[in-house]
Amino acid sequence: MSTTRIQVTPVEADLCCAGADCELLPATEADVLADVFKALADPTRVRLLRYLAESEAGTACACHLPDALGITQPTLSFHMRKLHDAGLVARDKRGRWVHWTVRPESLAAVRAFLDLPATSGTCC
Amino acid sequence: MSTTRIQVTPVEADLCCAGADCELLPATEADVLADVFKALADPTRVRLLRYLAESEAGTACACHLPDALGITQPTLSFHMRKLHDAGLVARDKRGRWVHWTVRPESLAAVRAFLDLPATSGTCC
DNA sequence: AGGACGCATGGACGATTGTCAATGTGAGGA
DNA sequence: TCCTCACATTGACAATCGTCCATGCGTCCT
Repeated sequence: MSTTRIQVTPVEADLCCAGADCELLPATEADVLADVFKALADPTRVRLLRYLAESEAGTACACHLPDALGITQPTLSFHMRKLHDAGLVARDKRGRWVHWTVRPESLAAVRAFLDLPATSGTCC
Repeated sequence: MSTTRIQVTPVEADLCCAGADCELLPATEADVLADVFKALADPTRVRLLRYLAESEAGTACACHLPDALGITQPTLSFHMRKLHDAGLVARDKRGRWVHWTVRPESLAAVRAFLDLPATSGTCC
């Protein structure tokens, strides 16, 4: 905090930093990306998302998933809520059951982030 | 746990599941993916990775990053260790300083995962 | 040799997470 | 109407995480 400066002080400009005065990603943007990654940062949710994506039209009900995943129904509900809050899936209540649909467009931001410039030098 | 069955019981085969008997991602594979996502599930680490990726040749020393990010040096060390443990960056000690390099190939698995089939139906 | 510097580690502490049992809610069927 | 079923929510608890201060370990310079 306080006087966040990115450049190294001219005094004592040692040979430590050979071209690393890039701009930092804004904190708000980093928060958004991290939130999506947080939603994916659990094996159960990874499997859930994959399961939905592999179902027909990316949609499936979750009735027998607790059994298959070895978790209880409240835990499944907890994970689906996480995915839903992150915008990764859409909820669609049909009668007594809930059907879930993957929202591929929600992954656009993180996918763009993972296409890191790396060795292309778009900054300095 | 115990008798993990994926198909719905033939008895009581209601109309709830319209084509969702897909195979689940193996737990070990899900763990690997989740570990990488865990490493990315923090705004500070997102910014760090982006910073490195945007530096020349994807390499930079981290000398003035604590200042720029508003964190202390031990905290930076903590985050770099997380990224390193996940295989996302390589450590390169040059004299007194440490230079970090993004390992783009380490993102291949997660990028492949994010290219979800969704609405292409490669399963059922 | 001795000090200064960059980085890693250990301990501590509050905040968050993942899990379950118990309970609430709302729609369908007898 | 009442019961059953699918799902959500609450409360509790252990585990993990992010952060800091203090300290340890190499490396460089004088």
